[in-house]
Amino acid sequence: MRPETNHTVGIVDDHSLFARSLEKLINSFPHFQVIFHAKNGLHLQEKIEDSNVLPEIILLDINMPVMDGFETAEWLTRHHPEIKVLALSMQDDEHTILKMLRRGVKGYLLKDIHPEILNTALKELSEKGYYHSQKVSETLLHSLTPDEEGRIFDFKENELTFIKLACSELTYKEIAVMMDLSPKTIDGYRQDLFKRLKIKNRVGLVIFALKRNLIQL
Amino acid sequence: MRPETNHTVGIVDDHSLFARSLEKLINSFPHFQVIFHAKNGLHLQEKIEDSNVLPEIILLDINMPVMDGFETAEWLTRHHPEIKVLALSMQDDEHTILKMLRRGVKGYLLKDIHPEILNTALKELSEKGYYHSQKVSETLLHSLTPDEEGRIFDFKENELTFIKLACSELTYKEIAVMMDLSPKTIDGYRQDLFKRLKIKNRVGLVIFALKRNLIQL
DNA sequence: TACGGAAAGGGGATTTTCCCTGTTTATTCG
DNA sequence: CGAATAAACAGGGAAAATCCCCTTTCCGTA
Repeated sequence: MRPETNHTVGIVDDHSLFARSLEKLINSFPHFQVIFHAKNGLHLQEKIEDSNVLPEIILLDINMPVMDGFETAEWLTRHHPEIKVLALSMQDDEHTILKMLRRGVKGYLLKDIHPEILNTALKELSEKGYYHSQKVSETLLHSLTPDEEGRIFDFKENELTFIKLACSELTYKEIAVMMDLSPKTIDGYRQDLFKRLKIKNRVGLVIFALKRNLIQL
Repeated sequence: MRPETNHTVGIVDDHSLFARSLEKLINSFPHFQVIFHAKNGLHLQEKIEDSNVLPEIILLDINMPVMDGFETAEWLTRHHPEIKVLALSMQDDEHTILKMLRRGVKGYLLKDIHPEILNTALKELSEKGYYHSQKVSETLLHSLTPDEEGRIFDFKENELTFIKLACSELTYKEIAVMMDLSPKTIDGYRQDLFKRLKIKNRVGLVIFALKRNLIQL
């Protein structure tokens, strides 16, 4: 990172007062410079599509009218994946964080953090490509090991095997052959599981297995 | 964290020379003390099940005969989820890391790291509950936003809606009603998608959608 | 011996899957 | 402009798979 080079930053936030002060703050950091604002996702698209300048980093508010942070993040990673997006939000619930991370966001900050943290985040973002606050790290970890609220169900070996095989394009008949059992026995497993798990069909079983981490893609 | 309290550590590694030196190293850190070794997962189970002492932290090697790190991690999170497991390994490929993290491991270190990093990791582990090296953070982030190698497929609005609805327990007839289309049209979508995506049945479609992040659970 | 479970079968309704045809609506091109 | 072409939408018909309920057999064990 050459010290004389400034990293360019774009801000997307409908709250112009906040955006202005954010710009001042960022310009006061060494090596970072705000090059534009946008009021929302649509506005951002226009800005990007006629002026050909792309910022390296975009600070993206989530709550916006017209085209919110989720849609905007999706569009950005689809059309300009090289831009590092840092989400800014008031909410810090895991679900929102994950939703943004899944859309390719490289970091997630609460709006009321200390300026110094924003500086750190920007620096890490341009050096390492991402910034993970403690909350984000925990959320990420958590997303892999869901709470398994219902460890109520414990499956027997055969049931587990069946479930795993059912989460594929195999036919029940084929599964029966693989498990060396009669198709009727397999049908028995199926029926029993459907009842216990209160599901209606095989797709329901797949969804269940995925939610409980019984299988992984 | 009371300074007079030592954090207890267990080591699971079949390589006794390495385990010994690791123990010495850890005992030299302030506030950490190794209370036992195990040669592999089975050995660990025995140790835990008759002696009633549980360590706060377990350093777990992955490559072991008899019962390897994966199985052991699975067993530990299932039976003693309060123990913080730190995986130790020679490999640093994303797949292995994810496999361990999915099994509830709280950190992942390469065996050839600097002792000071191990100290940091242990401290973070007992304070925050996890330790994420840069590699682990990147892997976690990566796991949410897969490469989408096949952005080849671009789906029309209706197809996408159909896919999403097909990843549920709805029947095609019900989906038709919801999309305000004839069941036959829905069947057309289905058939077309099966051909394009080279899948055999609805489960295949669900798997596809999940792999490409078209839906989220 | 009685009981409970796991495995297996019979039979039938529903859904899924597949192939072909036709109709309407845009879109492109001569 | 008008004809050709592509596409989205819709239907018929049939085989295969899924889903559901009920019964039987076998085996281990309380």
